[in-house]
Amino acid sequence: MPKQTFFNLPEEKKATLIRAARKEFSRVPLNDALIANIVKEAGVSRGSFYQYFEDKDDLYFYLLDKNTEDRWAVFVSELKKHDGDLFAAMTGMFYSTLSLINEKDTRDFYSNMFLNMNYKIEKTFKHTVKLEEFNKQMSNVLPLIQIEDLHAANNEELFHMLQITMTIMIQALMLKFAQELSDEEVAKHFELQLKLVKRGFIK
Amino acid sequence: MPKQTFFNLPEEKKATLIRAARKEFSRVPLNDALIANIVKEAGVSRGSFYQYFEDKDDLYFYLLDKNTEDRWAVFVSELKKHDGDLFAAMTGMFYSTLSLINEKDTRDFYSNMFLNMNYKIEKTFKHTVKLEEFNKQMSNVLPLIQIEDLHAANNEELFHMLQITMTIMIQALMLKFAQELSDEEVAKHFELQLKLVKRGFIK
DNA sequence: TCGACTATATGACACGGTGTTACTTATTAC
DNA sequence: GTAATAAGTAACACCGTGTCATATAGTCGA
Repeated sequence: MPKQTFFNLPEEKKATLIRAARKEFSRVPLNDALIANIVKEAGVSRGSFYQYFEDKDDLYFYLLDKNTEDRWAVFVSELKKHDGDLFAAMTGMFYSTLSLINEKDTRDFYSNMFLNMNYKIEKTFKHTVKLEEFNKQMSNVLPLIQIEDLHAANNEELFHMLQITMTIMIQALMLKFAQELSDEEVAKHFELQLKLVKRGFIK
Repeated sequence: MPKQTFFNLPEEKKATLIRAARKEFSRVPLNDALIANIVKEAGVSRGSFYQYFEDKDDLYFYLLDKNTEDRWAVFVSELKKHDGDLFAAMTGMFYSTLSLINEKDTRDFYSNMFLNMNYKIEKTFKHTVKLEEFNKQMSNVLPLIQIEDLHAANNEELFHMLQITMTIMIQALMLKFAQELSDEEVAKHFELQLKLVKRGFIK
């Protein structure tokens, strides 16, 4: 998390910093990003940077979290839209993410993210966690899911189904960037894999 | 790929280099590994390193490839052992990998690998690839799989089933290191997820 | 046995990025 | 208005990278 000093900054300065960081993290993945470029672009001194953030990672994960925290909201809204159909909701989330990715000023950022997605990044992106925390987090979502349609004996199995479908989605998006697939190709890939697991999730 | 110069080296010197590299990549993940440490440990000059390898990544992926190329062989042998049962074979491969991971002198290397697994590493580890290449690579394996048991209409669906089960395995192993799970916990996780997708893969 | 060519080995070096620190400037509070 | 606290800065020490000029060893035809 950024330091308090950062949050105390006037909105405009914060925005400038964030814009500069996004630009750098769009240019290259986290490991290759240079603090030097960010401070230059934002027009602040190097010393200031370290008064706002612990290091590069601190800033990156703050950004990532900001940019993905609404993924969960999308999922919930899709779930409502499709009367609790888990697969329809995940599909909706997939296409929503796909179009987000295609926006000119987000594409490179996501490209670098997906191609260098490790456990920590995946965890942040999934915005989800251990089984113990799952029930708490999901308390307002669980009732939305049409569990009668699912071959899930309990919450634990439901949790794993969510994990698997989420992973299928992420893997598909990774593939898009890795092999520069078209939306159609990656959608076909995603829908097929979803269909395959679905056959088993459905009673 | 390492340069020819490296392959021309006497076996013993190659082994020393590899041992030194493994040590460094066990200490820290790829990004934090220092060439300085490797050359120091191996007792060669910095200049020599660059005559053997393009850079750090070159050496790392060579090592990784060497260490994972027998994963495929394990899979094939498991497939034979279980009369073509895809799930039994994958489970066998899982436990085989698990015990490999638990060996004292491989654990840290794999820990760093799994926790920093990005697309390129995953691809190398999976030792598998695009659909087009799949049929060629699998030509000697496909006949082994009891496809009658599977709910797969064609090779493409079979390919995706393999991808999904492989991913489930990898994710489980990642989780082991990330949350420091016991073998029992991670096995439970893996087996449950496999069970869930299995319900659908089986006619 | 020589010399010439080729392969291998080396450490010094220029370059560039990081994170810190001593110091300056701005803001707040009384 | 001054003291205390917060924010901003540039210079610096440190360290790792990749390269290069040079040295050494090995090979082979004459």
